[in-house]
Amino acid sequence: MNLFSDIRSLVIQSLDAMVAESALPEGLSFDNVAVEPPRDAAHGDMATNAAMVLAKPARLKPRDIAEALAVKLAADPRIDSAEVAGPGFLNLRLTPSVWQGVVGQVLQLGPDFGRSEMGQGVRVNVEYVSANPTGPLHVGHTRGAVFGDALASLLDYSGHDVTREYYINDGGAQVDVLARSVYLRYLEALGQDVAFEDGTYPGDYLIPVGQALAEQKGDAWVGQPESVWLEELRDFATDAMMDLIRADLAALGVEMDVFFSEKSLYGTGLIEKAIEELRAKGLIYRGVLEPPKGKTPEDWEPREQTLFRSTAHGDDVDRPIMKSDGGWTYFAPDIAYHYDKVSRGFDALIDVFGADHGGYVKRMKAAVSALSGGKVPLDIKLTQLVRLFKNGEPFKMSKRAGTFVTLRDVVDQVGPDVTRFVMLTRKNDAPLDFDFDKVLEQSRENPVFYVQYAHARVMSVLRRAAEAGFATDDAVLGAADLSKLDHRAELAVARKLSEWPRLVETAARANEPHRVAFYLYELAGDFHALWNRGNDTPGLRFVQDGDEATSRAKMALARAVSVVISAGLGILGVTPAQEMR
RNA sequence: GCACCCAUAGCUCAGCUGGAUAGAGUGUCGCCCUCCGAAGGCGAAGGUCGUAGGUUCGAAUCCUACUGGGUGCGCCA
Repeated sequence: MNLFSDIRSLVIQSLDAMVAESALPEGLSFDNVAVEPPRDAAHGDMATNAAMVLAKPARLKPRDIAEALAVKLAADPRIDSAEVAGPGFLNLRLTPSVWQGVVGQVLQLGPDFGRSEMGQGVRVNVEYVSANPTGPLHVGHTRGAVFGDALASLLDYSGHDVTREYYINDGGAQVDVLARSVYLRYLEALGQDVAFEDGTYPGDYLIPVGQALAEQKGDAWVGQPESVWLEELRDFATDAMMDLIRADLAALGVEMDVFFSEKSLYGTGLIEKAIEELRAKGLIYRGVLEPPKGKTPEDWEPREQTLFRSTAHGDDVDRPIMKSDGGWTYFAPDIAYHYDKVSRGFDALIDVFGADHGGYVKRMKAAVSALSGGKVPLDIKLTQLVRLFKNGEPFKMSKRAGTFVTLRDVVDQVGPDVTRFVMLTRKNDAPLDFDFDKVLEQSRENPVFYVQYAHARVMSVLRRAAEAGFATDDAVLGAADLSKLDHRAELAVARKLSEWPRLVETAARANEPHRVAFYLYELAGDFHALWNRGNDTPGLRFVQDGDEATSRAKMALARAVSVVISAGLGILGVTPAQEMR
């Protein structure tokens, strides 16, 4: 299924044979032996570093090992040639039938070509978005949502058992602020003049919430103190906000498996239990923290607090878990939440945060490390800022309080597919420029268009071939005589297709879905290049009039490209285009 | 002050968990676009991979120290 691991197995087999023949000493580790595509295609199809990795432990010259290995490898029918190059690289050329076989495999396996068992069913929890339930999602959340969702899909595709989860911060003081803001909108809905002071959310999105409340309650809460309405209104408001957020996510095509409420942790003893767990390990104590150097707050005074000894697990300073009034800090329920995730049996945790939460990474890792006894790894991916542009100019919404660029603003303008793809054209830890005009441009500069165009071109070829009376279904194309794909340009595309399964695995290992987007751009580039050559060389066109056998083989290649593009876009959550307009 | 992230072609960025002469788009320059599947195509120039050390067969990649930019830093989540 993965050509590179197949060839690597062949290399290992040959090395084993060399050991058996005493050409290599026994007891060598082959773990570092790699088979990779060479940077420069002129070097061949694949290269292995086996000789260089083994030279030192085997106490042999790399070139001697390489030459002996080359002889063994060349005996395999898949290997066209094996040449020693440079300090001891072994460059392999595969026979055309290998590349032709890749095309057949893609058609046979369809979207599952590239699917991997690498994850071995490991249970991974991916937590992302987790925006406070106090308003609609904005652009920053959008990037986190797209990244987290694509990462989850990528992990699923590479054999992990993935749970997509959203943590609702509905326990803190910001929910009081929300409730009071809704109360003002409630009064407003009943005809009162209200003023939004500092410390309330003035956004328009609360108007309908206030109206709904007015319809439900009538004037029962007018003039009443907070003690009457605050508790109930907290629930009412967060429910309304979560409905809003769910709808935002749906507009982007994001679907969560679990929404986990912070509030649900309170009163259940879960927080206490998690803290006790840490206390039992001697990680909870009363103490006084040093003031931060350089930027000491004006009102700094030493205070004794209940602290978590996060420094025992790699943090820089210990962190407070309890406020002086005896309430928990925000960190305590977060510890309990991650404790809950560990208790639910996940083998690995991933949190996707905005870059402004960077300072939170070490303490969270420390907590999970302590609570799981170091058994459950927590990877925290930070998504950097999104800078918005329109026509090359920085784009800003009006400064009026309460307005910001929302997920809806973006999705309504460019659509979910473009939004998602563009958000993944940069690695997560690099800032991203998003230009409302450029992302819709139809040019090679725009990767979204370029990839979609490649897919649409394939669809268009198949449509026209069908109109001309050719059979174009996958079963027929899959049975094509692929030995007719003998041109270098065609084999180059097949070679690119063969990299897909390997790319999935490396991207998944690094938790970096952007690599999928870049691969698709390259694959589309190779496909467009082949298409363009058809302009000068009619023999390279996909449909050859009057020669159905050759046409089938060429259409099989095109179809294979579309299958892989479609699978890749599927991971990114983007719908492949059937035609361009 | 400390921590984390970043620094690669004029510009925007890749670089596959250490591999060969560091890649792409864009921009610049040259050629092609009467017929053909040109929302273009072919080619060229363009780099001390922030600086200085170190690790080793081998470093853009790992380590250390600097320089420059971003983010964060005790009862806000």
